Amino acid sequence: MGRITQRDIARLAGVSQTTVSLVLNNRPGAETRIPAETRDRVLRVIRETGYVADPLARRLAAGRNRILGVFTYEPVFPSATGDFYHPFLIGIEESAEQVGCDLLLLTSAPLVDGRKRIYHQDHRLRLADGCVLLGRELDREELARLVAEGYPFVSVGRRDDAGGPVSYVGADYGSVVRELVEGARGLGHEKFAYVGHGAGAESFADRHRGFQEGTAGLQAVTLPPADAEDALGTDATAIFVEEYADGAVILQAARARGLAVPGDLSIVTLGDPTRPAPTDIDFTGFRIPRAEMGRQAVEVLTELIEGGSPVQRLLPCEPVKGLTLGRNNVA
Amino acid sequence: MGRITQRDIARLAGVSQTTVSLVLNNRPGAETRIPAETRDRVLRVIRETGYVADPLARRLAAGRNRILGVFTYEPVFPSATGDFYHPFLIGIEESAEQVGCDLLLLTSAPLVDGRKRIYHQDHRLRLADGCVLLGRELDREELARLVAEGYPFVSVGRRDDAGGPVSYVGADYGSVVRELVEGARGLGHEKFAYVGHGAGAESFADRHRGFQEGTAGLQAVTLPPADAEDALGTDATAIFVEEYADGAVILQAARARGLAVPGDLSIVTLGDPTRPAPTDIDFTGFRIPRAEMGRQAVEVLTELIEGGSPVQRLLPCEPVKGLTLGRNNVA
DNA sequence: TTCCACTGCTAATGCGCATTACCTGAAGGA
DNA sequence: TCCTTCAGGTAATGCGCATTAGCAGTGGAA
Repeated sequence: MGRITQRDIARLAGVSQTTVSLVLNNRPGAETRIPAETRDRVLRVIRETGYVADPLARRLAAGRNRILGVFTYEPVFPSATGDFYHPFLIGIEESAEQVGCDLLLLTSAPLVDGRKRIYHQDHRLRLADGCVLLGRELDREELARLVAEGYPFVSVGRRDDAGGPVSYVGADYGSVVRELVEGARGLGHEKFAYVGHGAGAESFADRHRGFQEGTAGLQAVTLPPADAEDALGTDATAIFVEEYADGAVILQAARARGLAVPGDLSIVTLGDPTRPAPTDIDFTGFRIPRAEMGRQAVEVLTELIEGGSPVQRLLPCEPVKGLTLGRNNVA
Repeated sequence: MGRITQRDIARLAGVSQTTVSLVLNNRPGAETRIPAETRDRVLRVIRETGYVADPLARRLAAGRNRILGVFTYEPVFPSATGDFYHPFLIGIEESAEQVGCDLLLLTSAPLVDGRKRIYHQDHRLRLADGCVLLGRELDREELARLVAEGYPFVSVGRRDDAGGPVSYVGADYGSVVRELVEGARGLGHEKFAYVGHGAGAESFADRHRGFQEGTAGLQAVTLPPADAEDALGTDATAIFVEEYADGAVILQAARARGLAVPGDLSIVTLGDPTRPAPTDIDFTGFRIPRAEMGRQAVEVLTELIEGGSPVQRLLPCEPVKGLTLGRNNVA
């Protein structure tokens, strides 16, 4: 039941293994060196036997794989955050198919202190030619090590440098948040609140920076997510919420206090739901171009593997009009 | 920036490549042959350099990989059917994580005549130790070839033999459909219609067989999906619909004709939606244990890889009470 | 005739690892 | 003293392929 090898083909066709390899790879320069007759003979045997080269041996000899790794710091399929990551994977799969690569989901990474780690005893990253990294927070040390080792990888989402430039395809949260703030100012709002971390992960920091730029010179407080409802205690007329789910919480609380949204209070959510949340609320906010980020990440990765230099891209987010931002009616 | 190899480790530790390999693999019998001192020296160098063995070379030499392939005949992520396949993947990922394997999504398979094919010029199946096959219809010839080559694979969904037994983890459609029919008979129904292919893919054939067994001796017509609405033209009082989406179509048409469901007509759907369809309708039918099928498929696959014999499992489907099956009120 | 170029191939090598066969030195036994 | 045994290693080999170097034969130019 042993597999068919090039040697078998060679024997059957009455040529050497080298010739079979040459015919298979059809190298320029070699094509003239093998007469049609020999080539046909070899090809016929290959067809008859149904031979296909072992991709493993191939890569071992040639150094490439056409396998792209996908590492996720948070679980992708199961779990609540699954729906959030799914669109990224759609884009990644689509793009991988186009460039003719297979995708290796690095699912075997064990949890260490509740988080997945790339580098662990017997890590498998090197199976792939390069890797797409997914997750809100990437481990800074691991990134630095990847950079230092010169392993080709692309982060989905902007990343700060880690001992060197990190390739990424991110979403331009800063711009869209600033635009949303400016839109609110245009509607007469002057007192703002930001609910969220505003720091830590780059994506949070970027949003917050956009918020601060937009509210420069105006009243603008920042509250941690845990204190979401306290935002109602401030005199802010427009609340910007990092997490969609927290937006729902605040909306609920506002209504419970008899506040009309957006009549008395405006609420803007900054991105798609990452936690299960009622999605029937038509929040003003924006959409993260998740599938497109996935697609481009794979593009960038393949260029990187071909020897390209680090690439950093920010994709625009599409604003969502929604129904929760209105004119400021407060005196 | 060349990768670190065992030879590098060997040089740094002042031993031979063989020794490094022995230390790494920690073979029984060899453990006594290498004194703790040497072993520690090697391990220290490994730790310092962050060396990890190239899994490809490893597999080439030893024959194992801890990579499980996932081949899908229909696109998994994008597209309409995406939601249908997702639960399978959840199970597969979960199980793969438990057994410490990575998943290789064979996305690079090109379309040939509108379908993906496993075997094509330069196929990648052999990258993985074994493979999970997903899709409603698997190509019989390809299956036969897989069987003939002795490649370990497991189909998600029952499959007929293909020149030999095919390992699968399927859903027991036959039983649950027959039970549903019997339930309908208990409610006084005597004239039945089946809307669907009823043949071709095993899953269709199994449902139809269950239907026929259940309706033995009674009036029971079968209509192709294209003629779904014609089912209303028959005098059937209970319509069994292969595809959830077609059930929605029939329900719509029935209501348009002034028929009450389930007052005048009962409709039973045979499984979860595989096409986009309004899912707010509470159809009577059953649930396919998709995640569990995925999980068990990986279990079976790993056993197969370890040298086990073909395994065939049918998992029970959970009946869904629903609101579209009622007592037969027709004279 | 000698040299060269060109055709049509093949032998040899190495990718990084696992494995097998062997080698060396020292201790123990007869 | 000679023979074994065993500990502690190493050299050699092969997995299936791509690639490089090279070889035999022929035809033409000098």
